[in-house]
Amino acid sequence: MAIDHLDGRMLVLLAKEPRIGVLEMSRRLGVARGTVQARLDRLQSNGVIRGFGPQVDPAALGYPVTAFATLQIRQGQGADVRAHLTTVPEVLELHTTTGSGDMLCRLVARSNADLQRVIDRVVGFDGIVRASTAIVMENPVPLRIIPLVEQASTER
Amino acid sequence: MAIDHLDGRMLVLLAKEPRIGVLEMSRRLGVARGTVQARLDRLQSNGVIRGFGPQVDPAALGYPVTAFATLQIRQGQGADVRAHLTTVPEVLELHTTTGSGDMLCRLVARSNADLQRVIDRVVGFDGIVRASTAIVMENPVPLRIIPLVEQASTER
DNA sequence: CTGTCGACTGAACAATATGTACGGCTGGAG
DNA sequence: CTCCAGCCGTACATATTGTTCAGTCGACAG
Repeated sequence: MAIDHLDGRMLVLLAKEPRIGVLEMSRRLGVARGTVQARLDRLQSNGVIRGFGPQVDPAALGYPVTAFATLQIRQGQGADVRAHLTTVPEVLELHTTTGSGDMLCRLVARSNADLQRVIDRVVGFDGIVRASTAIVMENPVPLRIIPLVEQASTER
Repeated sequence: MAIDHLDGRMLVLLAKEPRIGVLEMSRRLGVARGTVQARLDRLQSNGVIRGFGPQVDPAALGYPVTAFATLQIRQGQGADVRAHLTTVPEVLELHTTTGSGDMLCRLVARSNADLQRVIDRVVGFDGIVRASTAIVMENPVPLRIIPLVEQASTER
């Protein structure tokens, strides 16, 4: 669960050049191949590395509009709402947050007009009392983890 | 920019078993290796596949608390605020949204108490007028893209 | 001080995957 | 009808992987 400096360097290297192999990585880091292999296995079984899935850009798929919707849920309908939202492909992410039955979800749509359709589908469900939506204009900091990794592997 | 059914199957397969090789993938999909290779190259230069970076779990790194903060920015201070937030490792993501100078950011922290420190650091900056924070309790739908990929590759 | 333990190294091996190239086939566009 | 992009099957040299092993090192308990 705690990661050291070598772990950190491995993660940074993997983030920069994901298609790199274990052998090449060991050369860059100046350690033996077995070490890198063992560390990688450990990081994965630790859960620190959840996987290496492809990072797909919704915009390139034809969904250039992103929005965040805050949903107010009727008491006791949480489970149903979750099940409902899971079936909507445009719902990329869903969180339950503090506050009275609130959820926050990330949506994508083909256009601003299409966003209306998506929102209608999202809120067209009985347990949802109210929804307020904020459309994303810019994304100055795309989802990142490296700065955190560096902090976690250095401050030790 | 448009992806067909084979592209979709490749992405699904990659998401399920990311460490799979081009050869094994071609076997599973029943197509020639060269085809898979060419398609993968195309998807990457298209920008559909942004990369294969490791998906690191902040919780496993010692940051189990996630929160979303809505920031109200003073007119004209947007750029400064962005630069400021970029320097905070616990800020994993930042969006500017519709509304008067609003930003939405995703934060992580070591604990609820630590979240206070993070928020102080985030809002301890001149251009930020007000901040409201929602702590994430559950994450019923973790960031996903496969359903969207399937929709995009089928509806054609 | 000494023994044990976990982690790292360097090496080796067979098995497998990669990069790259070729000719041939086919369906759709012009 | 012809051209062409895209796919297939094949081939080859090279590189990487999975796996194992013995040896070294530092931390730590007795």
